[in-house]
Amino acid sequence: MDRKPPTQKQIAERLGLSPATISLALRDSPMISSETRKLVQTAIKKSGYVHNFAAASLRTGRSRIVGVSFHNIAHQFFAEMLIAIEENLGAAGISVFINNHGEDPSSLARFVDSLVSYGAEALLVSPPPHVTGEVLAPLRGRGMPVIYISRHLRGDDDADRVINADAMATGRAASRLLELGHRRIVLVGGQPGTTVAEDRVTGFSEAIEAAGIAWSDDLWLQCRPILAEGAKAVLSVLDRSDPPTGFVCFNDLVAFGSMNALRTRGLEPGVDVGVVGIGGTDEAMAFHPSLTTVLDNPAKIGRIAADTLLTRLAEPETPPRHITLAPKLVVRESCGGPVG
Amino acid sequence: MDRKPPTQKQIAERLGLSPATISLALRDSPMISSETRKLVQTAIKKSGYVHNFAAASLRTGRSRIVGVSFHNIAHQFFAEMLIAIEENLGAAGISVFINNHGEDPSSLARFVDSLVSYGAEALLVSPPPHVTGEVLAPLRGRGMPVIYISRHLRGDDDADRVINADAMATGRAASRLLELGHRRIVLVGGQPGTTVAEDRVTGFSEAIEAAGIAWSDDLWLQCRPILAEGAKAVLSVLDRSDPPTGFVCFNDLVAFGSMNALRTRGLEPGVDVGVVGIGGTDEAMAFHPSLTTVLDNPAKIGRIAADTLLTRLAEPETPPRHITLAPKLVVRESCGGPVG
DNA sequence: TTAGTCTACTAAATCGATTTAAACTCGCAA
DNA sequence: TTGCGAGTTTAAATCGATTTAGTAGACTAA
Repeated sequence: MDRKPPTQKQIAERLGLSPATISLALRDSPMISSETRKLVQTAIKKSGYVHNFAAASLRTGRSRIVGVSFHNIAHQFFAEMLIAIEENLGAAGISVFINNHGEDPSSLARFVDSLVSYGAEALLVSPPPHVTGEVLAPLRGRGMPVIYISRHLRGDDDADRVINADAMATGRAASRLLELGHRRIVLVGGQPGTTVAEDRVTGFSEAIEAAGIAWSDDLWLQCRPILAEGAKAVLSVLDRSDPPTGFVCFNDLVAFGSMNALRTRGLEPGVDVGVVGIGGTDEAMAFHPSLTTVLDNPAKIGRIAADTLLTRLAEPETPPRHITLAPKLVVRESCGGPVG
Repeated sequence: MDRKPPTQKQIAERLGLSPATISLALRDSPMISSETRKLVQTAIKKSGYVHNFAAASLRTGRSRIVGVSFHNIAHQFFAEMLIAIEENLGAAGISVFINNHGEDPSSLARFVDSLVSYGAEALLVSPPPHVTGEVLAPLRGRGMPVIYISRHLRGDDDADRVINADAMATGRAASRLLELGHRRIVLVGGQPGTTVAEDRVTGFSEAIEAAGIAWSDDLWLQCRPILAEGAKAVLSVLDRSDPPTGFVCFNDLVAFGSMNALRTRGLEPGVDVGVVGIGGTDEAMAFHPSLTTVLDNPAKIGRIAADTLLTRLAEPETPPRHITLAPKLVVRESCGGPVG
């Protein structure tokens, strides 16, 4: 239990300088001669001094804190984005407050309040379904940049945005199944209210319509994107008179659940039916049959988002960046047809 | 882009009171009459006031910030702990800085420095392998509590600790395989340097010795606990003259990899060989064969750790809590024998 | 009437770093 | 000798909330 660390003022006394000099020297001000700068910096090092962010932030209004809010960091996609974000921002000396809103707007609202209280400098967010700009107003009001990641708010084009081309993801998956001869295909999983789900439905429906198949709402089996729900949704649709043979799944977990459900009805994925996931987790490769899936680039999105954030902080007046990453289909066994 | 929020001083002027009164009223001091308290609180609400944590923290030395550092939040186990932690601490008005150290002590060290700079109040950590108390010294020196979660530092018994009974986990898994008649069993995955790995080796070796089998180092197939490495490790051991028939895996991912590897050699898990994982992810249930696994309670550990942290902050002098959760074996198909 | 006791409130110092305007020190030119 | 300007350093104000010692006023007790 040692003593409290010295303050700049105490360092100043030891060195016979003024506190102002210490502060300026520490931040490499050209006002200070290089001699005293060095003197100060070596004295600082051996003193055990630690910079007090509360004090600095009070004075300057800059906190070097940003917030990150996702609905579920236990989804590998979000976890890997978060890792990339933390790594890149940490290297730039920025600390990350985390919030797992679980699709609950009030959790995000509480987080936003705390960000304001701490004078955070920005927010990276995948907003919950049906949220409006209202929730983010306290940030906007103070000029704190908001950067959408993965999901965004339709119409809010003034904010930066780093997302996947979600329509393209389901479009490619659907097209693959159509090429393999499937005519009755469904989209499994997801719920309305997020741009991700909406775009995926759009991409899916456009793909089947391009193949001359009529879109109808019951081709989207809405459910939470988890394994058990995917299985349940697929089971329910197998009772239809003319059940589908192709399944585009909202993520890999839903695909695993779907494949299991199909098998309980004696339908073998890759043989009797085709299944495609979105994700690209390690398990997708290991499952039997291995899962055809659309890669969703979490680490890349995270890195670009962190970079966008740093740019925004450095140059607040830059026009908003809207970055959309094209997803890539990885063909394995679960969809049937040639692999690779 | 509205104005900056009002300060307590400004509220005070509007109400014809002193700033001191505002501050005291906001924090329900008994010094203030309930009339003025109410007056202040309603005025605050409609004013758009936001509490400035930098200022408060500068004065009081309390920041309402804690740090959480794990090696890999993309592991479901850690992600779910983190969710539980954030939820419970958030509800108590505490904000969470996150760090993903990736087993790199210098990443943790940098994080520790930033915690000190922000005057964080505690750290929840799973330390990287081979780390000593040295890295945490800057916190200790300032009396900031450290709470170990999942992993801990051997010998540091003054700190709180919330962990799984790791020896028991591998012990139970091994015992199951032994009961089913396997005599040549191995532990797949994990690397020396963490208490988790060491305890798991201990539990495993004690279990097989109790069954009259001699322990030797080559019964532990060290590797990073990911799917591909598990597969590789298992493949390599299958070339031994008298290959094992039982596999206790460091986590579910390693088990998936192991099962796939075994199958490439024509060995069917649950029939020819027995495989047990540790985790209890959704995928474990969905895999074929379904995975026998030891549940590792991430949400529970997270909740208890958050609770321990709050207690520690409220009563710094409480004797350290050392909480160990007993894991539970869930028997499914992959180990062979009766299920359930 | 005076002293004593509460209750409710306030003045002013404080936390530590940053910033601005002012001051000081040179050397050099007029 | 005086003045000027460039180069360094500093005094003092500032950010906003908290806290302590203390004041003012109302009331009771003697």
